[in-house]
Amino acid sequence: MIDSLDLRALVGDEAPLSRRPSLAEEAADSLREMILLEKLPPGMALPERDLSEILGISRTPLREAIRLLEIEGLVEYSATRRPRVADPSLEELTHCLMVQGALEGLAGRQACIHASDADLAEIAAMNREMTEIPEEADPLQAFRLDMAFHCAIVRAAGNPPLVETHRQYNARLWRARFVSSKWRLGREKKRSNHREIVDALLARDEAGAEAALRGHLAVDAVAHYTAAIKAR
Amino acid sequence: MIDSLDLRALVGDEAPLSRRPSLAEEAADSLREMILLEKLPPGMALPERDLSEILGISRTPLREAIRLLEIEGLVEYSATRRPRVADPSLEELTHCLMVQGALEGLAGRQACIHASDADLAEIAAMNREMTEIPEEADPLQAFRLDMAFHCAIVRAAGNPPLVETHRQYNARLWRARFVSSKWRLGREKKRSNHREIVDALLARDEAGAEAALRGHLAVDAVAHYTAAIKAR
DNA sequence: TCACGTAATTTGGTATACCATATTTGCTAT
DNA sequence: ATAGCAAATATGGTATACCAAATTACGTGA
Repeated sequence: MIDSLDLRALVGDEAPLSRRPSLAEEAADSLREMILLEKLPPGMALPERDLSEILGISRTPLREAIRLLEIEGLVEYSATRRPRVADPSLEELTHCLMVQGALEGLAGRQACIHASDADLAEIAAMNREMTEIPEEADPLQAFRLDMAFHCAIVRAAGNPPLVETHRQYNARLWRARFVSSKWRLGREKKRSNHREIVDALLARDEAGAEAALRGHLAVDAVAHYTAAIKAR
Repeated sequence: MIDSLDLRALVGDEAPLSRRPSLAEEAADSLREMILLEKLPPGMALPERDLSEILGISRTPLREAIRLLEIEGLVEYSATRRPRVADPSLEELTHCLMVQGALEGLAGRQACIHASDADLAEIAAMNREMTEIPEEADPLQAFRLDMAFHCAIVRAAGNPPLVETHRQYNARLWRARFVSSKWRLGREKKRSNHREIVDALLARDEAGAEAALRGHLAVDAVAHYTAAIKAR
């Protein structure tokens, strides 16, 4: 069930269509999946030779894959340049969340200005779909929709660099949000927050959209994550 | 004189001290300098073999250097994966400027909360130093100080990911700002804006600092840049 | 003269071998 | 038994060779 997750789509990759992905990109996809699903747990060393053998490629593209994941914040280098799976502290996640909040705030503001009515209608539809999910449904369903909802807003802002940077922070925060999505508590809070966002967007209320998108929705994600970490 | 610019420092690189840089990092430094000083003009192709021969290294570290510069936004890939010097459009620069504004706005807000009095004093001192520069002094002097001023504020926010992302956008906007710094017009406006920023920070006025840092200071940078581009 | 197709060449992607340094192992002397 | 040192090993960094795809050059035919 978990394996059916399209991690790459969730993270919001926007690769140019119709171009055979390089081995490095494929390797990055594989490693990303392994990391996010904790087959490669946080802190684990990532020796280039072993990984390249496991994935059946040479070190050259594997090294590039690791660099890609470093950009995404899923891999970090030790002081001696040995790569390992990133293990962000609660503090680090909070920092990322703040930046993400600022980015989404800007996105909301710009979306009010630049989004087409069709864009907004689609966003509203996504939110409606989320509210119609039964309480006991697959938590992943809600998770994917939530992810797509936020990405759609950012895209509606019509600012490609913003989309890209938002994507990077999404990747960094992915695990925390994934863990958090399993919590049932706070789902109601999120629901009302989403309505707030949609209302502001439809009203083209820049300040309202920015405020609604800024931070406060996801702060408990790190709390859930911390709890999950302590539990393991 | 121009060659005396420490580009790496200006971009705000925070490499871990005492570690011999790899050939890739050195190559990235060389290429960055060549790009920013337009020895490699925007749009120019960057064939791996030629560059590696010029720099006296093999293709492997050179490729990595190019990836590093791609992250910084100084290099972009064509549809067929051929790297070339980035040639951002006015629109693209505007988009980056908006993100940069949001980032600095967040930084201002957080600096009000987390900066030590010493941090703020240092920032205020930097600003004072800038105001004391004679009108006809080396424009580079003002440029470096302005850069350092903004970086110091972001650093004072105490959010490493924010610093890193801000650094990336700084690199992307470097050339535009560099060109813009030669304009004498608008220097007065910038000066008053800086005072506004410092006042808000010293008063720990979050909303004021955010507003002062947000965007409006640099919008004419792209205008200057556009003018310079048309002139060439 | 120009359009088109094919051969030659250029170029990025990948595999592999080698090097220097960091890490680990294991022995020795106290 | 343990601290310390040295040999062995593991690992990331770099150079080089080869491949497939893309680009360019060039010749041919309308």
